[in-house]
Amino acid sequence: MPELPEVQTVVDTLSPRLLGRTVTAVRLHRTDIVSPPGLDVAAYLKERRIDQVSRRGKRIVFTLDDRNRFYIHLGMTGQLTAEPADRELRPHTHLILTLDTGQTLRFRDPRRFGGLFWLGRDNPGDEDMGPEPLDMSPIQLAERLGRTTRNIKNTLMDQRVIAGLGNIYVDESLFEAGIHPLARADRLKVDRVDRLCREIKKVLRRAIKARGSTLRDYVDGNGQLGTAQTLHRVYARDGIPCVTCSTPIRRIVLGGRSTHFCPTCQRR
DNA sequence: GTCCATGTTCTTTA
DNA sequence: CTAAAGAACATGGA
Repeated sequence: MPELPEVQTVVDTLSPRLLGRTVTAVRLHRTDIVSPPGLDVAAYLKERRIDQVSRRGKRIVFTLDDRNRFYIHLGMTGQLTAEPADRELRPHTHLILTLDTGQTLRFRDPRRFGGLFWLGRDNPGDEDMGPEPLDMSPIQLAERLGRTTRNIKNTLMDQRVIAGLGNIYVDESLFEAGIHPLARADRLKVDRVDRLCREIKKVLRRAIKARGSTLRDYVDGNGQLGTAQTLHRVYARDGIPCVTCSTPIRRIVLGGRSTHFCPTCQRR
């Protein structure tokens, strides 16, 4: 589920519980969530202090006191939560870190599209990722979009172009900007790119304020549900009248993903 | 049984 | 090389 707003909310809720805490025990119930395969995470994490928890795109990046770093990706159904050690384990909990506070950090992910990815000390590990949408300038966005003839929907989904957007917030941003999902990325006029850049930020900020969208699985670091799904204007609303013009929202498939838009407000 | 799902990556085809 | 389409990964809900 998780896109930038959900991942940011997880980081914000976990940070106060994790920063400065030491990992006292590691339980890895499924080794296939770890990359590179076979890495002895317990050996690397035990007795290490967590110095930083941050977000890059959809990644939750941890920095340890020995300067080693790794990230958790939530995939489609991942949850990363802080819970008391004595709380019962839910099914599909693959990794449990016990902290010196008596709390545990738990990663569960039924579909296992997510996982733990080791970065090591030196390489930033994000050289093939696009800029952070909340920081990018319209010029930066225009430059990136100008390099591809693909449609704007699939281009914005590409993490190498911009890091952090996914299916929900691409559809919502395109609606707010009045851009048809099939418009060619490199043929958007300057004023349309400016508008798109602003609307992406607006959509993301609003969603962060609402603590992310819970469609099914998403919870924040405290296990709480998000409310941003109530703000959606097109996502998963096919057949429902558009909030601005009452035309039924349409659903098409692009790049194998459901794409929702208003045929009246988003003209080709 | 069917279809669909907030993600990523690889393969095939053009 | 580019891009589009499809499949794959694994699980569960409607």
